[in-house]
Amino acid sequence: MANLDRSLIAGLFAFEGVAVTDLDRIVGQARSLRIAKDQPVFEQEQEAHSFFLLLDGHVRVVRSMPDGREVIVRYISPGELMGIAHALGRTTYPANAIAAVDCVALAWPSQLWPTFAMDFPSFSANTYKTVGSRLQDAHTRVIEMSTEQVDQRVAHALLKLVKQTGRKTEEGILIDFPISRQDIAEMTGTTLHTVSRLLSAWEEQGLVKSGRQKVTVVEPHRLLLIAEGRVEKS
Amino acid sequence: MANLDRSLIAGLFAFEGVAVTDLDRIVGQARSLRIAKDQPVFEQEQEAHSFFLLLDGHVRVVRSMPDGREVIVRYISPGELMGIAHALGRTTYPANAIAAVDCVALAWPSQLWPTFAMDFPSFSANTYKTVGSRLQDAHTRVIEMSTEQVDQRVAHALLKLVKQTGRKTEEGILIDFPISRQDIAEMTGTTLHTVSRLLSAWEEQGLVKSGRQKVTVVEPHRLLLIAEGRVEKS
DNA sequence: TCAAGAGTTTGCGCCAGCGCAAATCGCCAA
DNA sequence: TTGGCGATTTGCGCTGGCGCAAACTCTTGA
Repeated sequence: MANLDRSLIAGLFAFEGVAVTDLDRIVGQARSLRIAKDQPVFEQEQEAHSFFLLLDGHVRVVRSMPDGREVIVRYISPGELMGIAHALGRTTYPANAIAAVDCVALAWPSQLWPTFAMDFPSFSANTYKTVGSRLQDAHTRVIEMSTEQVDQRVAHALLKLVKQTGRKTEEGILIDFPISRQDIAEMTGTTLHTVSRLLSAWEEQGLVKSGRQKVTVVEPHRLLLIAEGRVEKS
Repeated sequence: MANLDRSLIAGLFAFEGVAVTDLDRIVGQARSLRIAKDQPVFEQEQEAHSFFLLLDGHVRVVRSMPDGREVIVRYISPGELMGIAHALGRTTYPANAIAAVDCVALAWPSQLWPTFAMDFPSFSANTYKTVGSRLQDAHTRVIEMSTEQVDQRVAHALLKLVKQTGRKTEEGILIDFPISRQDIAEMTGTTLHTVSRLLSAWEEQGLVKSGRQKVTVVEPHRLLLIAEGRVEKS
């Protein structure tokens, strides 16, 4: 195992308030791994042997239904924990996690979780804070699905991605990993056809620029108006 | 304060694995309260001063949007915790909780949470298990909203309620608290009109019997077929 | 007993968005 | 450079379910 260093994780939200010597102890028990694009980090129903911290890249968390339909639960960005099934009393992963691009992550055996929780209370508190905000997000999504039109949901999804992973370019803010119309459809409960139509219309109005697996938001503010339903469709 | 006794909470999932003497200590710090039908237990955005355990009755957890739309997040049954914002690092409640019928609950000041978590690790582990399964539920709901037709969603919602709170009667399984068409609509992201039409149709086919704020499921099995989309609509 | 209000049912018209299908485009490998 | 595959675009027709409106029916309180 190459030399893992506390500087990898110092400053991340999950480790806020953890003593420096403890960071060393934590990193010392991790192994690092690379995941190639489109390869799974972990799989739904699989025994939850490890939990992970994403260091670099982006991971798509997908829940699949018995009948084959798939829904994207969320995207994980660098610095976030994933696969923390054990912290929630589960022994299997609840979803598939697929690398959206080549990724680097740290992994710890799940059986370390109870020890970590005991020895590093800040770490465990931060983790539960994360879980709490994911629960919020999930509820927010239920509400969006319940009450909003497709164009609002797609606009919200793009804005969320921009906020989470946007990279400034001279054309606007680029979503920093390959994302297809199909992916956006699976995030918003619609079809790739409808997403394509919406993006085309928005491109015509200068709100976004998009290409193959690529979306750039040019005018976030006007997109927000659509997301909030304060715009009459033309 | 009337004599609170450990027998109130012994045997509940949240307190599994907690020593009997600890149960006494826990109950000793609780106050009990009654909430009249349609009165709030706690309110969205309000300072989260307490967390609660429902002893009797049913509580509706509702998230409201700035624009006035409302979505029912879940129903709480006797024995369940609610308002555990602090365990998730929040200082305010994320939703409104309204008594669906006259209720009895125990309440603890939120500042006890860290102590409880420290002193009664089984209790805290059970709580996080609950949070974990609520997160699962929320994701399941997102998926249902994304991929299912209205009739499937309503059928699923009824089956969930039946499983959670069903009481056997000679006509079938009764959902054991007053629930309106509007409530079901807010659980499934549709309108009371559509719910009414569906229930009427199902009543005609003998699947359910329903009246004012009352639903009895007569044939759960056939309802499940609808929920799973294995039935052609007539 | 009666009136008022809350909850429910039902008819009707409409349209957002899906399903299907076909064409086109862009990228990569050979 | 070319072929092939995956991603995207776009047209067209259809329909599930919503919005609106009106009538009806319990339940409750005076």
